[in-house]
Amino acid sequence: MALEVDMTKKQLIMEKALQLFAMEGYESVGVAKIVEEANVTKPTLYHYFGNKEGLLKSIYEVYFTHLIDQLKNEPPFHQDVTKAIEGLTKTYIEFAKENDLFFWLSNHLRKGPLKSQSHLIVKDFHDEELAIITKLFFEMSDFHTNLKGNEQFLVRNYLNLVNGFIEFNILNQQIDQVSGQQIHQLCKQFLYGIFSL
Amino acid sequence: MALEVDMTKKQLIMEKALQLFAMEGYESVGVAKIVEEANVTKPTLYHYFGNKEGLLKSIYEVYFTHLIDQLKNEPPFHQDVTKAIEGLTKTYIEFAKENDLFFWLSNHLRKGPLKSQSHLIVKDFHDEELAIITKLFFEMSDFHTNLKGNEQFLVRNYLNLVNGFIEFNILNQQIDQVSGQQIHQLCKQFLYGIFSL
Amino acid sequence: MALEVDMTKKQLIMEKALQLFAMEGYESVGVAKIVEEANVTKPTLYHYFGNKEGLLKSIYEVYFTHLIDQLKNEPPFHQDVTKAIEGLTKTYIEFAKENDLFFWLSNHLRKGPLKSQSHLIVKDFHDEELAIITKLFFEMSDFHTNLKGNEQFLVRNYLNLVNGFIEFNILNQQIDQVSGQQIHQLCKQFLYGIFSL
Amino acid sequence: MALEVDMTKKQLIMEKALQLFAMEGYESVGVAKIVEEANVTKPTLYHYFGNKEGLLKSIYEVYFTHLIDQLKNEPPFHQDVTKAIEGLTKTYIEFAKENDLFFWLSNHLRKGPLKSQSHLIVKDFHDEELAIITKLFFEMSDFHTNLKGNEQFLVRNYLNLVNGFIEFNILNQQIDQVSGQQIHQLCKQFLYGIFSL
DNA sequence: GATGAATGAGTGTTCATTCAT
DNA sequence: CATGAATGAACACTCATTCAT
Repeated sequence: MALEVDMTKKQLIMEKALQLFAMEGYESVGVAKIVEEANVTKPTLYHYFGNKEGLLKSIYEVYFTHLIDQLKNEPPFHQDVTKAIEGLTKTYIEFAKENDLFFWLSNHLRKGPLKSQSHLIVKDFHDEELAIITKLFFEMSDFHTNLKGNEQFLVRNYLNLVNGFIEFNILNQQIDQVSGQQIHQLCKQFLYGIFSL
Repeated sequence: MALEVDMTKKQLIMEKALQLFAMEGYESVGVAKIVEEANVTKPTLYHYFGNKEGLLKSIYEVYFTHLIDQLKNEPPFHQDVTKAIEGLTKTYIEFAKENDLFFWLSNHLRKGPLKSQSHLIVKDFHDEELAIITKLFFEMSDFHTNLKGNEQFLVRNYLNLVNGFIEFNILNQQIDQVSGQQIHQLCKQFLYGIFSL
Repeated sequence: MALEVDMTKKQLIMEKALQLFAMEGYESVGVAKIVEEANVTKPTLYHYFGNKEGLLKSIYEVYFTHLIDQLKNEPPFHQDVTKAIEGLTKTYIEFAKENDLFFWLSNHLRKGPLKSQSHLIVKDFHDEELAIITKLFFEMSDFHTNLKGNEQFLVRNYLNLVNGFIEFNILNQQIDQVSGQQIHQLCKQFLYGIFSL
Repeated sequence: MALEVDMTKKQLIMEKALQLFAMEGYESVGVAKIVEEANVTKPTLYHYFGNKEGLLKSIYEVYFTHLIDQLKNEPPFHQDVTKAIEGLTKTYIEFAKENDLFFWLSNHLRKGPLKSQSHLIVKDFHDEELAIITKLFFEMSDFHTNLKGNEQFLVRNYLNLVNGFIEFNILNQQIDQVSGQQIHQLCKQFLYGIFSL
C-alpha cells in the first residue's frame, strides 16, 4: 500500500473502505465511519462514488479487474492438467499476496447471503470469474473424458479448496510465505482427487 | 417444518428470522421485518429473546446443538480412515438435509467478517465444532503418520470441501437427492488428496 | 424497615419503589425495574396500584398522611413564636428520622418541574402541607404585626431552611444524630432572621 | 431572548430544549418533542449536540459559564460581611433576572435524584459553583471566628435561602421587579441568622 | 473539488399497560 | 391473587443521502 500522504482522496477513501468492509462487513460499516477514517467529508465520498454501492463497485473495478485480467492471460490449456491447475493456482495466490485485504473481502461477498445488497452488487464480477474457470475445466474435460459431467462440481471444489487455503493463510498472516512447494502440494491434493473420479 | 398454525409465537419468530437471516443476512434484516413476517409485535420478540443477538443465539442453540450432539456421537476412530470420514460426512449431510436453511445461514456466519457482530455471536459455537473435528483428525494422524503436522490444514480443507458441496446442493435444491454414492465420491476425492501427502 | 420476609407483596412493592424513586427519580424508573427488585410480576403491581401513578399516590398516602397528621396535631399557637417554630421543626425532623427515604423523595417531587407528571401527582399533598404551615404563620403574624404581609415569604424561607437542613443531614447520613441543640440553633437562626424584619 | 427568526438552528434547539426541560423535566421530554418545537429534524439535533446528554451539557456550558464567571469576578472579601453577602446575592439575582428559565432548570437539576442521569450530567458544574461559594465563606470565617466549623452548613443555608427566594419570585413572575431593598432584607435575614451563632 | 448543515426513513430497544388463564 | 404472554406507542439514536455555498 502506498503511503497515505501520496494518495488522492479518492484512493484514500477506497483504501479505508476496503479495510472496514473486509474486517467488519459491508452492511455493518456506515459511510460516516469511512469518511471519518479517511479524514474527508461525506459529500466528498458521494462526489467520487455516487453512493455506497458505487464505492464498493469502484473497489471491485480496481482490484477485481486485475484478477480477471490475469485469469484471462492464463496460457491456453494444452493437455497438461497439472501445469494448468498449478498455473491457475499460482495466479490466485500471487493475486492474494498483493491484495490480501481485497481477496478477503471478495471471498466473503462471493458467498454472502444471496439477497443481501452487497452480494448482488458483486455478483456480476464473480459470475465472470466463474465463467472463466468453468471454461478452463470444460477444456480439460475434453481431454480427460472421465471428468465429463462433473465440471461444475469440480470448479466449485477447486475454488473452495484454493480460496479456503488462501483465506487460512491470510488469517494466520502467512500468505507472504506461501512457497511453490506448498502450492504444488495443494494442487497435488486436488488433482489426486480429480483422478479418483 | 410444522405448519405455521401449530407453532408457538416463539417458534414462529425463530423460523421467520432464520429464513430472513439466511437469505438476506443478519445485519441487513431488521427486527421490524422479522416481527412483521411472524405477525407479532416487537415486545413479543424481546420478551422471548432479550435482543436481536439473543434471537440469533437462540436459533443456534436449537439447531447447532443438534449438529454438535451428532458430531459427538460419531463412533470413535478405529484405524479405518475411509469409514471415519464417510461417517462424518454423512452426519453433516444428514444434518443439512433436515436443516437446510440453518446450514446455509451458519455456513455464511462461520466465515463472516471477523469483527462483524454476527460472526462474533456465533464464533463460540463454531469453535466447538472445529475442536471436535480437529480432535478426530489428530486421532487419525496417530495412525497415519504421514498426516502429522498437517492436521489443521486438512481440517480446513475437509470442511471447505464438505460445506462447499452441501452449499452447492442446497443452492440447486438438490440436497434431498444427494445419494450415498455421491457422498462416497466426495470422500474418495478428499481421501485420495490426503494420501498424496 | 421491617424484614422483607414479613412484608406483604404490596408493602414490598412500595418499599422498593420508594427506594428507586428516591435515588433515581420517578420518571427514570420503569415498572419493570420495580417488579424485578420486588420479585413480583407486573400484573401484581397493577393489581394493587392500578398504574404507576397509583403506586406513587399510595406511597404518599401511607407516608405523607403521617406527616400531615402530626402537623395537624401541633399544639395551637399561644403567643410563643420560639416554642411554635421549635415544635414544628422537631415534628419535621422526627418525621425525617423515621422516613428518610420518603422525605428525600417528597422533597424532590415537591420542587420538581411544574408540568412533570410526578409533580402533578403529588401537588395536592404538598398544597395541604403548605396550607397548614401557612395558617400557622398567619396566626403568628396576628401577634407579631411586623410579620404582616410577609407570611408567604416566611413560609417559603422556613421550609427551604428546614428541608434543606434535613436533606443535608440525610445526604451525610447524620439525620439520626441530629440533636435538640442543633434544632435549637437552626430555629434561632431563622427566628433572628424573622425579627430582623 | 432574540426573536426566533434571528436564531440559528443550534440556538433554537437549545432555547426550546431549555424551555421544555425547565417546565417538564429533562427525563420526561423526548428529543422528538424538542425537534418538533424547534421545527428541525432529529439528525440536526444530533449533528450539533451528539446526543441528548450533549444538548443539556451545551445548555449548561452557555448559561452556567456566565454564572461561574460572574461569581469568580466577585470582589475579594475585605472584612465587610454584609457587603460580601449582598454583592453575592445581587450577582445571583441579576443572573436569574436575565436567565430565569435556565435558573429554574438548574435549580431543579442541582437537587435532582442523586443517581438520575440529568443530575449526574450537571453535577460537575454545580460542584464548581459550590466550591466558589464555600471558599468565600471560609474567608469570612477567618475574620468572624464564631462562624468557624459551620462554613458548610452556612453555605447550604445561604444557597437554600437565595435560590428559594429566586425560585419563588420566578414562579410568581416577579423576578424582574425584585428591588435592591428586597435583596437587602433577604440578606439581613440571613446575616442576623449568622450572627446568632 | 470540497464542505457544514440538513433530512426522511429507519435502527434496536423500552415504555406503561392489559389480556386470558 | 398471581402469572406468562402480548401490545401500541414511544424511546434515543443512526442510516444513506442531498443541498446550498
